[in-house]
Amino acid sequence: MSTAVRGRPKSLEKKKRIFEVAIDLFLTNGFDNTSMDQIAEQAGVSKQTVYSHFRNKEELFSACVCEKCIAYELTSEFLDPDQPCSETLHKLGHRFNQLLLSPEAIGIKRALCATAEQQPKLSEMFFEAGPKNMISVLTNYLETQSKAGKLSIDDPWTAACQFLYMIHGEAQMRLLLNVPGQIDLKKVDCYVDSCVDVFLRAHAV
Amino acid sequence: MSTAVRGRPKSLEKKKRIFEVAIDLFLTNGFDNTSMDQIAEQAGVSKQTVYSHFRNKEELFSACVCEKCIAYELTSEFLDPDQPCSETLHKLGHRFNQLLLSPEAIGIKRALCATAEQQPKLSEMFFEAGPKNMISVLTNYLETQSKAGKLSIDDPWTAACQFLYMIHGEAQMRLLLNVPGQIDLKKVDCYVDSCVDVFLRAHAV
DNA sequence: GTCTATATACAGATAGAC
DNA sequence: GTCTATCTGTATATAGAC
Repeated sequence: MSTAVRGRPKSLEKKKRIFEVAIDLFLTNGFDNTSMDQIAEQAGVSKQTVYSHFRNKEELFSACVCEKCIAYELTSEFLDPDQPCSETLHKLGHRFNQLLLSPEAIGIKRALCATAEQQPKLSEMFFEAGPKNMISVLTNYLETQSKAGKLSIDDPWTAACQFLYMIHGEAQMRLLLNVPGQIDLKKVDCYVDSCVDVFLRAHAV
Repeated sequence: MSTAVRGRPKSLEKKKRIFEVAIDLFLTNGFDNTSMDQIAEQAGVSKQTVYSHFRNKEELFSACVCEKCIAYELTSEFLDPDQPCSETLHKLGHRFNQLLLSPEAIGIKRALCATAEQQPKLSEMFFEAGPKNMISVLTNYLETQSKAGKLSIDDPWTAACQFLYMIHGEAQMRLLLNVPGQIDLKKVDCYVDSCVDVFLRAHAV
């Protein structure tokens, strides 16, 4: 069976442009407030070209969410078991907070909240790749540290959740809801520092 | 100036029915996935009757959000400064958690995330009445307890945020995103208990 | 005031020319 | 493969009969 394709090959460059524009629009305005016309126009192609690359709107949206799920993942490079806990948790906390407040993360959460009832599969995909994975990685780390006697933790999964959700804080909620008013980044950093302190005080050996 | 109204008075009973149906549909399916036709049909009135009571879709949605903001408020009856902190925080934590996981709270958050870019005023209204108010009330309580020497807290506002956002946990995120799978309520209750413990250990005098 | 019927706009998706 | 033009459905909102 030949995998060769008849006729003029599709322009990968155009597909990429469509994809990037779609991600931008979907994450900014959500699924319903983004039209295929709009995507085609901003990508500088016709609507039919969009449909030649993606079967329909759902599939295009799904591809965008997939793409951003990957970007949402946090490397576990921070979790060096030989470093002091406090240092590690500080680094992780700030990096995680940065991720949470990023326009991409806010956009994808908003979009998935809006399509939650209609397309739970997408939510699941994001949840597994993002939050669930993050919790899992941190749980393992905390378990190791606890067994090494560096932290006092009964239930590592619970502790991991507490640490990560505490960091969410009100800054992320303001951004999610788009509540008017500037976010003071210095204040947010202090908040994260304080979260790490609380966590360490609660689980000191 | 007479306030009398010419002709047949509008049916308040119908208005109420429209309102209730609208709240239900908006909170379940969001703004975009709810049509005025649908609302009229389920309320058992014609579309024109809906428009005679509410100028347009935005106004109806806005009225629904207002209504639910009031319902979202948490009474501060729990925060008795003379009770032991641990007991008070346990009660508050569980009550707050219950509120967070309620279909109404999930629905309103989803809806507001989806309309965040288009209607930030609504988000602000909700944020002030809900999260901000809640944080404020708890901040005052913690300040009082700290001054009374019952807790060791540097920054009551930060501590209040940490307590409340820690409770959000993964159960609320699963519900928000509609990730498939049952929520184990017993496990969630244990999680909340643990949050209170962590908070108390971190701020013990 | 409330209904049925309709004006108007725009969405997603497709047909056919090049 | 890509474009322009169009089909089809459905949304918000309104006009006019009763």
